[in-house]
Amino acid sequence: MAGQKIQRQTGVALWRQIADRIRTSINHGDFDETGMVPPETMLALQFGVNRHTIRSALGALAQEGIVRAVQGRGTLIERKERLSFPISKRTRFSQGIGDQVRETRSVLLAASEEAASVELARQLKINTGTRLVRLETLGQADHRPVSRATSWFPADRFGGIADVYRATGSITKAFKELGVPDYVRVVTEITATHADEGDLADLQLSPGAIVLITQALNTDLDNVPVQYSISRFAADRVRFTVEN
Amino acid sequence: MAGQKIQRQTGVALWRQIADRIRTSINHGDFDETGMVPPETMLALQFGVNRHTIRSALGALAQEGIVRAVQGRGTLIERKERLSFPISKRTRFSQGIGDQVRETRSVLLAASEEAASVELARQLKINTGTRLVRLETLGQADHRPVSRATSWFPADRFGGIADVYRATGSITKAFKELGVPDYVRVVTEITATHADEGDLADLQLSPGAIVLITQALNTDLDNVPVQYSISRFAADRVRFTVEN
DNA sequence: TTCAAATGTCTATTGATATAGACAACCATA
DNA sequence: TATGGTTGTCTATATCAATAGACATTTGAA
Repeated sequence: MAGQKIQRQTGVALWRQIADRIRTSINHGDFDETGMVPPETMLALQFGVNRHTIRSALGALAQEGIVRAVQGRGTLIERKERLSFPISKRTRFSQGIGDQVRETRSVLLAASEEAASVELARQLKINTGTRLVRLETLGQADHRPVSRATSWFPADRFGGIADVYRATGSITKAFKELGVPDYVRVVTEITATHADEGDLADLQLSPGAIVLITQALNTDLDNVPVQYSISRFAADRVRFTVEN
Repeated sequence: MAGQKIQRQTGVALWRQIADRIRTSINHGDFDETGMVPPETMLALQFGVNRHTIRSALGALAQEGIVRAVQGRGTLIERKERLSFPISKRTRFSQGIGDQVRETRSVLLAASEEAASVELARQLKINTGTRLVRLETLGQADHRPVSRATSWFPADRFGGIADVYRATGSITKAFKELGVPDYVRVVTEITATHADEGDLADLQLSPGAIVLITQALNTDLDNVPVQYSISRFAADRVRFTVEN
């Protein structure tokens, strides 16, 4: 937590900037020796702000479940994590991070059918208006939400994928049941933005948080597009790893 | 710019949230038909805030050079960009985006020599304490800063790389002069965080902005690490594309 | 038990943020 | 030239964010 200065009068409250910086430091392992955040008075000195401002920042982190203040002792670090997601031909949600957490789960939030927009048709290399199955899913690791995704599948081949997915909790298994033994990721686009309302709710984020967004296309082994998906990850919980 | 609600009392001022959303909409091409942002009164209605708050947001975007308000006519869109960076074995700064801008340039900000830390030694597969050349560079596209990077090179092989880089303005050319005809990217890690003070200065960002961070390792054709670098990109100006 | 160190709570004050309303200035066009 | 639509400016008010200081409460260790 080096001496970078806090920015004033920029539309982002000092307590929020400081909360973000402390969260980053925690994830970086800066306080691993003690397992505690430095005392409020010391933080106030370091950041050059009033102790009350520090308390607002720590209060926000406590709300997130990252720290817990104990009167008389100090502020303990409760949780700290940043999962590493490998991005490769074989990118799947659960497999990549399986060795980093005890339990991964994928929940189906909603399923519907719709006609392909111009953009979706371009991505999936089909005609505009083709029927698509649309799935909204939530990825969890050890019961903490990590990502929310919207996926589209051509309805003619994968009309029943919602039910199969609901039963298996896995895209990979659902594909297998529907006659796609294997699939590969062709291209992944990565951007970042601030969390929107849906992110705040589904990913249990605090406003101002960052989400990493991936837009990915999967094809079967004959190079026929089978899935296009847009996923939003809580940026303070994940890291992407691109292996070439 | 769909009807996502603005978050109140979250430490992020409404005008900043709205500015970020409008900037995103502009980059997304939502206003390409008219080349103008909707009238202030309409935006105020859409976002459910006072017109003055909208004016603060547009003022911030005007400061960034993204829009320009003209009394009596409206608010014109001046600039709009999100460069696409391909990430692959052959990732290089200038080549990937060469067809998207008129001019790319890379500037050497600082050069120094230092001993390898434990982490750097692990990445570059050398012994801790080995001498390294450290370069701080700034990547520009059409005279606008896009990324800032810190790179480390083993000093025994690349002791003079700073001078060569200063002369050629290209890592690729510098490597060639120093006996590395070609190199490949082995692994890239991608994270996102809020801009720090250095980002604000070097990348001309406004506080609260997002930076995408890549940590990458390049090796020569014999799989010997030649360069480890940490780059920070202005998130609203770039998009990463991973081709598999 | 005593004390130092840490968090918890309270009051007061200042500046930034946001709302509300009114009107001026300017532009394009009918 | 008149008008509707737009940005520019001003005043006033309420709430949030940040500072300042004082003191209470709890904990762990001397």
